[in-house]
Amino acid sequence: MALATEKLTNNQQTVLDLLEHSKEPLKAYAILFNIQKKGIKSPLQVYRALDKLIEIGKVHKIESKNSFIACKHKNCDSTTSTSFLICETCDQVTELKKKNLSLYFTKQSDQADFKYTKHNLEIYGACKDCKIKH
Amino acid sequence: MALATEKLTNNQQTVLDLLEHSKEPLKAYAILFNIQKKGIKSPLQVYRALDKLIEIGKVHKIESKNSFIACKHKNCDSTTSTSFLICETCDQVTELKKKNLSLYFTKQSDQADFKYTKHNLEIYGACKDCKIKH
DNA sequence: TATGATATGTTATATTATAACATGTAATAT
DNA sequence: ATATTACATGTTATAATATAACATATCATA
Repeated sequence: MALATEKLTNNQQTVLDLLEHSKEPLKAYAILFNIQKKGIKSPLQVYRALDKLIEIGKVHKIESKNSFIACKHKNCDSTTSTSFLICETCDQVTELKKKNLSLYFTKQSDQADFKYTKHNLEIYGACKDCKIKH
Repeated sequence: MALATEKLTNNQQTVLDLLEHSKEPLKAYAILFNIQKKGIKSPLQVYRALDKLIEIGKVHKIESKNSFIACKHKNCDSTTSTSFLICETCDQVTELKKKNLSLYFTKQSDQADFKYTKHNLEIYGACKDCKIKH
């Protein structure tokens, strides 16, 4: 089983480095464009690296934006469930990392006779900085 | 401003009819394939109808599946925020329609100094029928 | 050092979505 | 009733996102 501590390959590390230094989530082809100088030539190389990074919880996908973001949490176990605050003004994304969200969704699911496994939450609005400037 | 009560055009009605009779969410090209016999020939015709139907709250998009689903609620006001229970076994989708979700997300956002505007929630798991069969 | 599992490189292609522009239709203001 | 306006349509082309298939390479470990 893949662990967050396992050693990354060159391609994986290159993609992760880029994402970790990005202020906003990046799209796959934006990633490709940015790391072509490092020898990565095809979309598939990017997608494969992303797949692995997502699998081990180092990267998450923001579905509604087809974009990818590095996880800021150490030893992230969110290989499946994710919760984001997405600023509609500046595109910055914060990941919510709270057990109570999963608990809440489990309860909500129960009420609908549905067995919760995982979730994807994308909250849109205005971040701390942007809401001040209206 | 577009209201849920306004009259639909032929293309819009055709797409909506199909979605309303579908048990699972449908992808845009699946919609196209299904209604080609009704004179709709190009993807753009489908996407345009979907755009409008989404705008007036008759249809919602499930971002993580690139799929579309008819809203079962009368006079749906969810032109923006949506919450789904998605069965991983049978692909059936139920829409949660609860004020308390928005309230809860507003509170969670506040705690992160973020001004909530809208959300997209996709809960994966097992529906009533499928969880019985394991 | 053979083995098995995983990653890579590469080409091609599938899938999802939009641009651009000419034409058509339908409500309503004159 | 007709000019005007706004919106919807039809059509072709293309952009953006993502995967298939297959040959080769790398690396841990039996």
